[in-house]
Amino acid sequence: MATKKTAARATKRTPRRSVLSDEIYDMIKAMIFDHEIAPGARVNIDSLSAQLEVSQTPVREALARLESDGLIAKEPLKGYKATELLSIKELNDLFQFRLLIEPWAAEQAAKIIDNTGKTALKAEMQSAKTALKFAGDGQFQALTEHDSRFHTLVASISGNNTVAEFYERTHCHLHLFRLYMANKLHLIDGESRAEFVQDLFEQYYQSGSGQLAIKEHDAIAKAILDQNPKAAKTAMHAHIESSLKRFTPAAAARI
Amino acid sequence: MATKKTAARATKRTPRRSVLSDEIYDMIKAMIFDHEIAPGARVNIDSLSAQLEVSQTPVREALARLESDGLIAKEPLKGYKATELLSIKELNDLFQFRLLIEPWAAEQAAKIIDNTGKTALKAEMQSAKTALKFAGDGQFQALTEHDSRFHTLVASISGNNTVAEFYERTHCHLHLFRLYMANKLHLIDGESRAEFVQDLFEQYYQSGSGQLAIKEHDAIAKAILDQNPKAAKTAMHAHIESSLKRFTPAAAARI
DNA sequence: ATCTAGATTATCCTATAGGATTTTAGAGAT
DNA sequence: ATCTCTAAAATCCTATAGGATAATCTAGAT
Repeated sequence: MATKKTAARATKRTPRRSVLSDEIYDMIKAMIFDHEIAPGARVNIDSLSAQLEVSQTPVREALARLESDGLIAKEPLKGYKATELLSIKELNDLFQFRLLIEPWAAEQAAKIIDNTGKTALKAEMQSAKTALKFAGDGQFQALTEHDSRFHTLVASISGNNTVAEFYERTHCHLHLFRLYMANKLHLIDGESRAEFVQDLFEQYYQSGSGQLAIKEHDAIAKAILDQNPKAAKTAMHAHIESSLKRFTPAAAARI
Repeated sequence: MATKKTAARATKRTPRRSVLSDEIYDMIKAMIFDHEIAPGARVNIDSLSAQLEVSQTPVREALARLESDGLIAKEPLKGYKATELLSIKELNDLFQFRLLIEPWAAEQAAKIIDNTGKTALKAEMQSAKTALKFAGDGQFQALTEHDSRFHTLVASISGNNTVAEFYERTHCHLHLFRLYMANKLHLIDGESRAEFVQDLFEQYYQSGSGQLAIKEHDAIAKAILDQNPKAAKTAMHAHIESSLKRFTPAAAARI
């Protein structure tokens, strides 16, 4: 009897339900990610709480946190609204910031990586191959997620939690995805942009020359696994600069 | 009840300078800064809202934002609590992060500073002298505030808002002040630490060899005003490393 | 002494009312 | 027709009470 009870308690201890406001936070973030809440769109607390079928309190807390994250802007007595897409200057500033911390993180990771880290890094690179296949069918979200996880992983292997947390707070993959999607969505209205967007798409992720991003990741991962700090640093630097070049047209094309 | 809120808040004529939740955010942050909320202490929403004489709603929003800032930790279904003091590792990580971005910011500031920036920088350095006099009477908070403003100013002059914002989000001056205060407060209990803390105090701010921090600021400011990027970068680097050395004993002494 | 079961406490969430402010609509004057 | 001013509506913000659920404490049984 006693053993059964402890077992029951153990199963009960599993995270059956996290705090509601955290779930709402994730939901709203996902809505921004998916353009369900468009850039610059007003976010009404009442309708949002009705839509998510919760009261205002958790929505308010989530919005307060999203404001700290720079994903939602609050204008007192006027309401919340989703932040606009990144301007070219903001994109450059963001990537400059990444250039300051990520090459260092890659270098550091190469210096101190242990077996646990190596296993995790290998696994992540394996998942990239799967993601690439999905991208062939247009499901490039898996690739975005790999991209995000890869950079987060490198930052965490660096051993500096401050750096890792600040990298995550950039939400750079979210911003970049929004830029990409904003162009893609215009396919519906302006057919003339189709060609441009297709090029953009190819450039980012697709097979052919588009495997570039993954190849760059490979180079970084290899250098870290070889414990070659200098190579890791330069590879990361090159990757970020290359990525900036790929995304600049998307930011330039925004309306 | 010395800190009781003045009831002169919402007179009808004043155009309601800001939103209540923002005021509450600042108040709670100040309470953490002043050790009115001790490191690791639990923060009860009910009592806090009663103490500040507002409802729970603005307190909730403020706490959610403070959690994003890393000043308050939330344990689901257990409540909020102030974060602990920085450990030595956290201190090192934080300063490593600063080393990655601030020397770059100083270098950049020297490159692109204009007359507006020069005026602001000169004014800030002037205020440092005043602050130093107050420090002679033990009012070293003015110096901490100058320190914070100086670094924020350099970051903003760099022209990269992303870098500036992320620097501000470190809240490093707040963390450092808490470390310092934690040691100072132990004077009440352990008289044996008096000498140590006095040394610490001298080291940080006081006249004599303690003017070091301001002298270092002077060197940075001079290099930026002279538009000498390289000198600005190395001066900032040296200053941060020097600052880390000054604060390491405070982190090591924490209980 | 250890474990279980109930009682207490604390926290999270909901619900709702009302004041304050901005936005929108419309009437009248130039 | 355009502009200005007032009235109405929508929205945000605050305040407060109370229920649901989990954590914690206490007492009693083995």
